[in-house]
Amino acid sequence: MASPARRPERKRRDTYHHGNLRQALIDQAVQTIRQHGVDGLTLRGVGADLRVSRTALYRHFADKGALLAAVATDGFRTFHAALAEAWQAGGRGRAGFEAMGLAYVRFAVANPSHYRVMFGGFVDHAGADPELVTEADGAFQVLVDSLIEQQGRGLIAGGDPQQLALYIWAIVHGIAMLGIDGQLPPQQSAEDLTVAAMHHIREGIRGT
Amino acid sequence: MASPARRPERKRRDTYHHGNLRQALIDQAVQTIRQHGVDGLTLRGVGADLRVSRTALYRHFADKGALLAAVATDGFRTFHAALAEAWQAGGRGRAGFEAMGLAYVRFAVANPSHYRVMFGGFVDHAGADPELVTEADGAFQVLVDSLIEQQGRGLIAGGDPQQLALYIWAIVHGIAMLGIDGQLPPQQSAEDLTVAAMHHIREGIRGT
DNA sequence: ACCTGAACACCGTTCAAGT
DNA sequence: ACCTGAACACCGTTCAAGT
Repeated sequence: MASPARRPERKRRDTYHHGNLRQALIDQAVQTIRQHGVDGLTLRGVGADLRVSRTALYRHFADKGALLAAVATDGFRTFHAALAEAWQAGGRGRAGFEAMGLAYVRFAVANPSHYRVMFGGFVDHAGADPELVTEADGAFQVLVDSLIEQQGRGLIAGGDPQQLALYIWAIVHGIAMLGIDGQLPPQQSAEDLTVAAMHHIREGIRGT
Repeated sequence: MASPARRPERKRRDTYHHGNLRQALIDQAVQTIRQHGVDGLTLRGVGADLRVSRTALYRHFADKGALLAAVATDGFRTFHAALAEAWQAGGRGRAGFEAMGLAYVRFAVANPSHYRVMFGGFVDHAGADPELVTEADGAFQVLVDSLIEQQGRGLIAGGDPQQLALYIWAIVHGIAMLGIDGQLPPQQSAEDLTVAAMHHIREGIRGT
């Protein structure tokens, strides 16, 4: 009966009813997995945290997998930015390349559950959400572009940059997963291993 | 009332009641995750498949996590054997080393769900089951030993073999995970990428 | 010892009903 | 349009009871 409120402070309170419940659900899911792991994420719990019905979520996501896909997509955006920033700030050369590798592993170690949702097979990368694929490809492309640029300057050898990128992606991904799973010995942090790896990647390990 | 049966054929039928239900549960769990993925594994389903009560399992495993840990342990045994066999059959040199890398990735691609249970964070490697740790360490040690042997023959450069092993483990682990998750482009199989990787590992990727 | 059925406290998801 | 409560079909796990 009252005329529509114009003051944003007032609208902010029940803003979930006006279109941003979707983002609120994603944010809450991210916070929940950060604190309680992926197993600790329940749709009912997220709803309760946001003081919303258990089923309100289904207005914005088809199912739990769709929410996880959105969480992964959100993660890839941050990830993409972190990699690009490291490469750029490091001077787009050898140092930038090493900084990018470190940034990769640091993101994973700092956000283990989020990283796991992005890469742990909770969402099938092969199909489904086109936005997820776009964001994941975007992050990967930072690496590919950096390789092409380095090849152009003779910093690294020629060869298919896509394949080279997959090789390097696999290395940092592997280090990240081993670190997250606690499979690295105590005296060997994921970051230390990454620094050593960036050297090995460049120089190889062959004998004299 | 009948005298105890001596013929093994007769006893084999209800042998679950005599001590090997534990192994039967593991085998059934392995088969279930192979066919329906880790998400498809339910304790109730495994019980039903073995025509046993839903709760019979708790006589042999503390909970679902303990069953998964046993599945992982079982996997590490097979894995260990496959790596050792490849290294040995390949002549314990460069060819054997490459064969071992291929064997690693092939195991993962051929047994994606089993591999995921071993490495995907379903069981926390850091603690808990000592048998799991033993088997996992055993598989890893095959790689460490191969590096030490190659260093001794000047095939690869010196340096801490443990760290070198972690570096290489991360690479094949990363390739395996990317392959399992369907994150490799169609024209780039996990095995092809592994062959290329084994070359890059040795020679590096630096420019001229 | 080993196994069982009933029961408990959870889930994700559906659906008719409200505003 | 968006949200809700009740209901359904599942889970893992516990427990008193059987043999």
